Amino acid sequence: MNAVEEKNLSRIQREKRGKIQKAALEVFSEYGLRSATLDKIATACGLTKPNILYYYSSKDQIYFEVLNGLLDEWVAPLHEISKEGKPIDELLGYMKAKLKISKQKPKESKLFANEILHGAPLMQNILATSLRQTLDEKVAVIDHWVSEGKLANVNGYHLFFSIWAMTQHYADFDVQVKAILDKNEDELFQEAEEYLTNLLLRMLSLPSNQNHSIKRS
Amino acid sequence: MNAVEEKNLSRIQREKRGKIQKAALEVFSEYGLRSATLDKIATACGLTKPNILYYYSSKDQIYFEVLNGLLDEWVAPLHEISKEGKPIDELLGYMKAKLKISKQKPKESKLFANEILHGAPLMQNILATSLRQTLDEKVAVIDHWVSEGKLANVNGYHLFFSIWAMTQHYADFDVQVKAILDKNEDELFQEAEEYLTNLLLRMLSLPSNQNHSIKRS
DNA sequence: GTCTATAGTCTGATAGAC
DNA sequence: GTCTATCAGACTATAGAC
Repeated sequence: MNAVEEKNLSRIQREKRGKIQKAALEVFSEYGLRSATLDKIATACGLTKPNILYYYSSKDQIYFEVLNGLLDEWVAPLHEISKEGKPIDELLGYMKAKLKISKQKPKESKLFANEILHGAPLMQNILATSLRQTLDEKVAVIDHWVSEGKLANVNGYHLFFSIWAMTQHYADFDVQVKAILDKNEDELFQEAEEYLTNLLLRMLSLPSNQNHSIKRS
Repeated sequence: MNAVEEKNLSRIQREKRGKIQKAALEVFSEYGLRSATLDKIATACGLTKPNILYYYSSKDQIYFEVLNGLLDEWVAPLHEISKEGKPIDELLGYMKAKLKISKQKPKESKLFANEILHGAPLMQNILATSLRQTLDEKVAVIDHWVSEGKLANVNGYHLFFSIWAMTQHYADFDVQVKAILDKNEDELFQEAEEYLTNLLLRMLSLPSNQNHSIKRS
């Protein structure tokens, strides 16, 4: 459903669709596309199964719309990285934005993780075109910063991979994290932010004028 | 099935069970527990559905045994970290071992990722006891190294989380990585190893006797 | 031990009353 | 628009022949 079609819906239709999408996010993120059932979604939003299928033509379509509806929001922090800003501040800001999303939107994170883990049948195209293009641009910015001596020499692509991996880990694998560290969420994410800030600072700061005594393997 | 029961099986039984487990790993890692079907496993190992259920009492049991059978192997690299070794070498070795596993056993990695992503119904107990205990010990080693001034001050738990996240990312989210970087596997993992080696060196090396000009937020 | 046939269950989707 | 009832297909698991 595109923006124009969306506009032509009545108020009640938009409300119901919103309810369904919200419930669907809960259920899909917990169970995945296949193990999620229309019954579970129906219970979660207080509608009946046929009623859901009055608003959406199939289960797959609900899944597709939920995923698609979150995509822009998901990639948004990447666009915020500005060539004009201070390199390390920009990248620290990006990490913090991603970590905040992991804390506040763990379900969305799990939904994407599950999709990619199973081969991204619905998103592969977007990954290889839109996301890739955006990332290419941002890596070019990083390369530029490196060439100007404003940032330690670093592989931009792998830098983004590692920021994604480390920040999303706290949402996607929260069960494991919490099984090992029994802290409350606030403490946990506070620690994570301190750790990751320190890590990026050490990773990205120029060695200034001193020797770093870095051993090469 | 424990080790004693395993021994009492005939040769043909062990062979068939092995075949089934191998096929099950393929199917479960690709589809997850629920979307995997006995038919897919049957096709993958060239047996019939009832024949599989002659060797295993249920689909769930196959899944459980596959997961359980891989557990020891999965945690093994952690045990290799030795208090007696050189701190940075030990931790670099651990990262490299994990990265190698991501390259060579992506299916196993995805199987675990999927299990934890969906709440680790079969593993939560092990995570909170056995894995946690092992990790506590290794974090104590890291704290010891830090207190002796052999390692930069670092939160041991988050260090392990980040090593897991970054190394497993290349297996679990390979679709995304490959959509962005179209390199062959060897190049990709070579790059990843260089990047992660550099990252850990900067993260863990002592600043020696020079100022590091690290900004605190 | 292995197979064919099938029972029994779950679930996505539809028909049709209101 | 919404509901009850129900169909059709997929899937796990079992029965029983060989």
